[in-house]
Amino acid sequence: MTIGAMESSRTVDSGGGRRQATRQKLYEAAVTLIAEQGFSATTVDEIAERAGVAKGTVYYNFASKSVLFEELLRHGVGLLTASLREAVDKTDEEGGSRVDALDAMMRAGLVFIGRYPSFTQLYVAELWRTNRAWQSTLMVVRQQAVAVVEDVLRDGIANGELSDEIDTPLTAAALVGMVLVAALDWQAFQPQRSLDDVHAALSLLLQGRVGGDGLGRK
Amino acid sequence: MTIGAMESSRTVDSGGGRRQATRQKLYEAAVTLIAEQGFSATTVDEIAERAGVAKGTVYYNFASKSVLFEELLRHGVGLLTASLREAVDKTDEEGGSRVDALDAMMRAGLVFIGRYPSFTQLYVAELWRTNRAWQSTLMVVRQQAVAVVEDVLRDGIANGELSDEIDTPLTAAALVGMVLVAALDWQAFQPQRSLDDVHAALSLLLQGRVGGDGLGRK
DNA sequence: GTTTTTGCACTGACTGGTCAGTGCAAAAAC
DNA sequence: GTTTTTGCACTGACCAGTCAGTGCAAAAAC
Repeated sequence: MTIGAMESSRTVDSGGGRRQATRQKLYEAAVTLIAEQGFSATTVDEIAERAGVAKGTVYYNFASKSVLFEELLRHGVGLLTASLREAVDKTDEEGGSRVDALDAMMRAGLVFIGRYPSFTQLYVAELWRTNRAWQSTLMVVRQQAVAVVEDVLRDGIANGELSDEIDTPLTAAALVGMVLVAALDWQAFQPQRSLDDVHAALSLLLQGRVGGDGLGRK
Repeated sequence: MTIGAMESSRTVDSGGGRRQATRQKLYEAAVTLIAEQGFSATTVDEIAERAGVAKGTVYYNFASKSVLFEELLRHGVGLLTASLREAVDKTDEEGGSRVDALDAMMRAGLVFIGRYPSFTQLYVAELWRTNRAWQSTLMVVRQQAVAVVEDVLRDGIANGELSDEIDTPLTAAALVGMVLVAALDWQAFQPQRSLDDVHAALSLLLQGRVGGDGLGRK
């Protein structure tokens, strides 16, 4: 469970030294604990203990428990969007279609969730809550991720590859949901399945080859 | 937000009088509060207050806060599965195809979520958590709902209407996720859209008419 | 038909424990 | 010598769950 092993996050860190390493340890400890138990049920003492750090250090590095959590969210979604965009770019280089790009994004999503299941869990659990301190952070962060999918859909409609009947924002949300829930279910209830199995099932749905007559395109 | 107006719960009540009415009030108070804030962040005092009842009454009616929550979950998922099954049955009466049945279930899902958004929120937020007291309750309850979808998929494959390439459990999970997330997103971020809009977008995806050439069946 | 008892539903003050956050001096790392 | 971390005692708010007691209607006893 390494929520961000990268040393180069645009805004956040800079001077990657001891401080940054401590923050990283705290992120990792917090993400699993909060995914398992929820934000309120997770104590700062627990987080500090799992990170192998004194409680005071938590407060030396973060203003409060919720700030720690908010930064964790931003951090994680940054990784996700980067990974989605990378998938799109790679498809573009290879001259793939827009459906190929969507397919590649689904796979990238699955890989991400496979790597950071706790983060995904926690994201889903908090996203649709209202009345919470970090509501606005989540809105921004959600929009970032969904926007990548919306862009690809819009491109596809523009170049005629996708039907102009498509409702971009709703379809994007549905696609994200499909991947998110299928992946979480895979992890939680059918962990013996391979990533390829899950990807194949989602691909089939995306490409409309669910009907038995094989009418859908390939 | 009437989570269950029935007077005949097998084990629980009998003599549906004052007691049952109180429980109902507590369900309704708890479901919204927990959806907004999460289980741990919601206090029993808050629930009691919103239900217009003394704290002691909560404990007179439920063994503990978690038991209240568990019964709430069972209650809600009961309503959902009933509604899904009803949609399937109605399709059967009208001699609809299996894809029609899936489509009808999606709509039923959307209607349910539109009626009980808080319940849905809370369900999604808790489903993939691990290490929680009500884990097993959730597993059972999830299986009930997903099973309805799986049944329809299996029927469709058996009668050749759906491709036998389909992976039943994974596809069922993906479909449920699609509806769940699209609906929650609709409620939370695009509430101005109509149920028909959302349903149309999901239908398009289900029937594989996303590609611009209209190859998919209708 | 009046008094007493019983059982149910509910009440709200109280308790024992928990937890976010603080303060600070000393040590370690840089 | 400055920054970061440690260890630990402390505080005050908050909260799940308890319990002695109330209100009331129907039954039992007289």
